[in-house]
Amino acid sequence: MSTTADSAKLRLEPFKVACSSCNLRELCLPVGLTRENLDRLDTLVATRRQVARGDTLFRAGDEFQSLYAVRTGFFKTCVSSEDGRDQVTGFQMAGELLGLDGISTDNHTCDAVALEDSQVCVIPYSQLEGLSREFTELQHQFHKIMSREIVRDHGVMLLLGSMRAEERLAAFLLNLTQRLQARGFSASALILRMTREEIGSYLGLKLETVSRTFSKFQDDSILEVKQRQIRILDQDKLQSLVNGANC
Amino acid sequence: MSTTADSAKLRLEPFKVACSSCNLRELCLPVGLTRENLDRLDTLVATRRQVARGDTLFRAGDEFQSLYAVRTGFFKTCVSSEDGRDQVTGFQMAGELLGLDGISTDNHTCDAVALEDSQVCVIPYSQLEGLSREFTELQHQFHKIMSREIVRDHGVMLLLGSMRAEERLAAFLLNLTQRLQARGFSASALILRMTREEIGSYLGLKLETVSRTFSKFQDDSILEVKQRQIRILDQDKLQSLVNGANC
DNA sequence: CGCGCGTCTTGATCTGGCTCAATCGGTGGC
DNA sequence: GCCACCGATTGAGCCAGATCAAGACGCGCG
Repeated sequence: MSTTADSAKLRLEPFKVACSSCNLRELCLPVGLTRENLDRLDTLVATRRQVARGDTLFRAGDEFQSLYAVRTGFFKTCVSSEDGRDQVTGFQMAGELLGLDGISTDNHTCDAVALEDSQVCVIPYSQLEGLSREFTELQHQFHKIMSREIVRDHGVMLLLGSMRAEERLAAFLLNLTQRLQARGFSASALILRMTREEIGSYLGLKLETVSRTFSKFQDDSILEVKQRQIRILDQDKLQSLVNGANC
Repeated sequence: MSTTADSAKLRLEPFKVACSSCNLRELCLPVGLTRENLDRLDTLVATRRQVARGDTLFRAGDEFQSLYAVRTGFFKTCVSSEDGRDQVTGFQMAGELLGLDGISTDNHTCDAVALEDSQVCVIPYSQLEGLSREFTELQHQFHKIMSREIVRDHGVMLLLGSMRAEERLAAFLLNLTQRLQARGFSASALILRMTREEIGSYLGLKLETVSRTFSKFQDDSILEVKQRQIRILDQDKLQSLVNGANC
């Protein structure tokens, strides 16, 4: 069995990538768990799934069964209304959870699309509920993650409801670099995994406006922009843009 | 003890307003609970709190200890950035939960303000965690409520990111009337509890734009607007506005 | 290596919603 | 009953960002 083509393709690797030995455990669901409880979590998070760039992890309408923790790669989530309009609601990187929207109605309400070749850990939701009834820390951490998503969404509403284009892009870049930094990457250099149009959708702007704003930041020596490679030259100025300076 | 001025003023009334006899139990936290478990929930939700119009239930920064279920009245929640900008993130009516944002950091991240004299049930969070470890239905319902809030927020992002002023106001009115209808009120007549400015903040518009859009809807015979009294004359047209018609 | 396509940039023009400003109207206090 | 004040309405002009359009760049593929 263990030598079939199937199991090789799925890369189950249950030992190598257990939560207890995952380098993301300080960012992901296992935060705050004791060694012993970590081992129990390992029994729950048994399978991984590869998602190629451009493929969807789940779609709006799909039956909800599992949450997904990003192990490697990068995702976007987007909702769309009956008419074609759609809105990117977030970008997810390693250690972040996907699928929380599905709990409310037992169906997913948004699409999750990989923006680069990615791997996710599959967390069967009913088992997570069961386990979180058994130990408080897991329950509490899970609640915190859901609450954090609500708080994040409120921040996006503030951005969409009251900021100008430059402020929005500045806030977006600072948020990205903070999250990348927490994962051990540089705070000043990053490679965007999404198009200008996807950034625009997330920020409530058109792609031309995103592009123009990047160019303006470059003219103002705030950024160095080479297509999707971004270098932040003046972090303070970005920060002061977010706090309504220079209006 | 039971005859002191204090206890009278606080209106604890533990028997009269228990979850098990509350007419909101089909909308609120107790959804799906058995009779027996309802009784256990009653022991948890022991106190109520009056909040006068204009007063805050909690403020950003306040220590988080409890969730609140609106029993009667109407609230708004708003976040604000370091610079004065602020954003209304939601309006809450009977049966809806306030305070979920506080779980993430053990401090509230938004203000909750009563828009009319209101009464809330206090739900001590640590006790709720404890009880939801004991019975699945409560745990599941609580998770659903958090997830529903995330889904709602995504809808607001879609609205803020891609709709025009008329579409935003139409979506807002339809959402309000749907929720009022679920509570037994008319689907076509409502009294707004919030100012034009608060509506504008929620919808990412200025109060003048909100006012003009109300006037336009009245000219188009979609609404009858008398200050805060609204009568919906053409629900279909409102709905078709939300689905990008007439563009 | 050259071609084609998807993505990004930049320019010119237009416009929906913002800003500033005046007035109206309802409500609560005296 | 009158006045003061807060909220709502309406008008005029303006501007940030959208729209429309033309190229430029870079990458994968034959």
